[in-house]
Amino acid sequence: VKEVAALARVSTATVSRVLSGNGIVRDELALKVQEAARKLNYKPNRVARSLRSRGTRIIGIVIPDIENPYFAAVITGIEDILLSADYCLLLAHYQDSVDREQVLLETLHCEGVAGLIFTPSTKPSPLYRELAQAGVGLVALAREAPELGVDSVSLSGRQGTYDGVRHLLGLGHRRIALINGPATSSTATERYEGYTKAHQDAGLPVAAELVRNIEWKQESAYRAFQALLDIEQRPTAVFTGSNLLTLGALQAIHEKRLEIPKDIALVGFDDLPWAISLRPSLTVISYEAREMGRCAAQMLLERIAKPSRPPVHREFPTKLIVRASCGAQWDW
Amino acid sequence: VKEVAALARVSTATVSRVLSGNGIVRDELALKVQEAARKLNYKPNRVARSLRSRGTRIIGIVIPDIENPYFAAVITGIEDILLSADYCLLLAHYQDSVDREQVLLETLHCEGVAGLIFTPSTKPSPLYRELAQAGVGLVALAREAPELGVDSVSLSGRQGTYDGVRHLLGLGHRRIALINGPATSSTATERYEGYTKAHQDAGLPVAAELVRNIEWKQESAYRAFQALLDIEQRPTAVFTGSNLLTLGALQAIHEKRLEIPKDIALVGFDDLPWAISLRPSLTVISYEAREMGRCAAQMLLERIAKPSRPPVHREFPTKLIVRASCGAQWDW
DNA sequence: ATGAAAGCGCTAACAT
DNA sequence: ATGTTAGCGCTTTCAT
Repeated sequence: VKEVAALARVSTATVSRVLSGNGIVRDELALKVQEAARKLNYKPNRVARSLRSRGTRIIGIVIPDIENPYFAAVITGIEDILLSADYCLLLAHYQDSVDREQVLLETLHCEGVAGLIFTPSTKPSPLYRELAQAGVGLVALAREAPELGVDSVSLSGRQGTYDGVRHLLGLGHRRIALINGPATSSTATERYEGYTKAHQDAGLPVAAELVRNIEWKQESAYRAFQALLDIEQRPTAVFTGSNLLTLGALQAIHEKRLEIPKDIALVGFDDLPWAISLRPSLTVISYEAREMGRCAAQMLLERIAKPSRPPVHREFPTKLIVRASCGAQWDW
Repeated sequence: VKEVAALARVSTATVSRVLSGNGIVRDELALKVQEAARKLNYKPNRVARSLRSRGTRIIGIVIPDIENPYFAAVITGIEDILLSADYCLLLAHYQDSVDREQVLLETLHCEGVAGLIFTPSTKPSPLYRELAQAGVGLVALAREAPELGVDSVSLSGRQGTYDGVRHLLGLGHRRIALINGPATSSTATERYEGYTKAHQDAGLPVAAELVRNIEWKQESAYRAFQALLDIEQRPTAVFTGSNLLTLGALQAIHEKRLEIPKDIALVGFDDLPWAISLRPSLTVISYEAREMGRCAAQMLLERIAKPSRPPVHREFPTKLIVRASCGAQWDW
C-alpha cells in the first residue's frame, strides 16, 4: 500500500478507501491511485484486510460427497452467485465421515469464514451452533436442521418419492421394492414416508421385507437388491433412493438377466447425464440441483447482510420424468 | 491468546509456542497452556497467524469442471493428503471459462495461498508464472504445462488411446471413429496421437472424416456422432475421448437403433460407476484419478518444503478394461 | 475529503 | 526455556 500511496502522492488511508470502495474520495485522486496501483501491479493482501476488518470473504462449503454429481451441481450453482459477490469457496468435503466433518468445521472456524453452506451428517454437530453464535452465517442444504434454526434450502424428497411410487402403482405394480439410505438419514426417512403414503393413498399395504435401508453406496445397493431378487415373491418394481443406489440395483438386475421393464420396472431418484444413455432410459425423479445452490448462496448473502432476519426456508419441487425403465412408454 | 496466557500464567509467546508447535516449552507449562486453551474454548485465529508468519495454510485447487466425476475423484485424493497436513482447500472451479480462470487466480493470489494444484485451460495464463515467482508452489495436473517449468502429474492419454484403438483394430475394425475434444486441447491432441499411432503401427491409414474435434460436451458428441453415422461408409467402431463424449455417442447410437457391439463397437476414455451398469457394459480406458490427486498433493507438499528442488514429473498409466461394448467378449 | 496514527491477533526476533 | 516487544499489511477511527 505504501508504495502505491507514495506514487500517487496520497496517504495509505486514501489508497485503501479507493481500492476497497469504502469512504469518499475525489475522482481526481481516485484515478491517480488506481493508476499507481496498476503501474505497480499491486494486489491488496486479503489476509491483512481480513484481520483488520474482522471478517474474511470466504464461504465454507460443507458437503458429504463431492463425487456425487448432485453435490457438484449444487456447488456450481453456489459459485454462480458467490464468486460475483467476491467471495471465495473453502471446500470442506467430509467424505461421509462425522469425525472429518468435525475437524473441518473447526478449521473453518479458525479461518474465520463469513458464512457456511452445509449439508450436515445425520445429526448436526454442536459446532454448527457455535459457529452461528460466533456470527457466521449458516444455510442448511438438502438436509433439514430444524434444531439449529437457520436458513435452509431443501428438496421435497417425500413428494418426489410419492410421485414415483404412485406412478409404479398406477402401472399395476403391487410389489415395489424400496432401496433406501440408512434409516438414520433424514433424506432416507423422507423417501420412506413418500413410499408409504403412496401405498396408503392407494389403499395398499407396504411389505416390510421389500424395504431395505443401506449405505448410500452402489455396492450396498447391488448386494441388497441381489438378495431382494431372490426372495419368494420377487418384487416386480423397484424405487431407488439415489443415483448410486440405482446403479447398484441395475447391476443386480443385469446379473440375473432380468429385463427392464418387462421383468422388473425401475424408477430412481436423481436425474443424471447417463440416465438417458442407458437402455432402457431411466424414469427418474429430477430436480434443479444447480438452482438449489444458487438459492442457498443468495440466502447466505442476505443472511450476512442482515444477521437478525428470521430464518427462511425454501423447498424445491421435484419432477417425475417418465422415460422407459418404468414401462409406461415403449420408445426407449 | 491473552486470556489463555493470563489463565495459564505465562506469556503470549509461550502460548503461541505451545499451540503452534514451534519452539520448545517445558511439558509442565505446555500442559497448563493446553488446559487453559481448552477451558476457554480458544481457537487460534488463522488469519492473524497467516499475516504474521507471512504464509497461509491454504491450497488453491484450480479445475475446469467439477461436475466431471474425474475431477471430483482427484479432489478427494488431494484432500487425503492435504487435510492431514493441516491445509485447507480453496476451490477455484473456472467452469471451462478462461476469464473466470483469470479472475480466480487473482483472488487466489490475494488470498495468499501457499500452493496451487491446477489444470490450466488451453494455454496457461501468465498469472501462473507470476504466482510461481511470488513463491507459491505449483503443481500442474492432467494437462502439461512445460513452459512453466513446474511439477506435474499427468496421464498417459496417448498410450491409453493407443491401447483402446489397437484393441478395436485387433478385433477387425477398419473404420474407427474418434470423438475427441477441441483440437486446441493438449488432452485431445494426445488422444489423437494415440489414435494415429495405432493405425500407423497396424499399417493402416486414418480416415480424416472419421475424426471429430468438438467441445467436451455430451450434446456436442451426440450431434457429432449422429452426423458420423449418416456418412456413406459408416464407422464400425468408435473411440470416445472422455466420459461425457461416450454418453453423447451412446445417445446417437440408441437413437439410430443400432446394436452395440454388433452394429457398432465402442471403447471410451474414463471409467465411471455407470460404465458397468450400462448394457452392454462399457469397455474403457481407466486410471487412478484419486491416486493422481494424492500424488499431486504430495508433490506440492515437497515443493513447499523445498522450493528450490528441480521440477518433478510423474505420468500415471492407463489400463484398458475390456467389457462388452467392444465386442471382445460375450458376457454382458 | 483527506491524513495521521492506532491496532486487528497473532508469531518472530531478541533479550533474559 | 521463557518473557518482552515489535510488527505483518491493511482498515478505521479521529482529527483536520
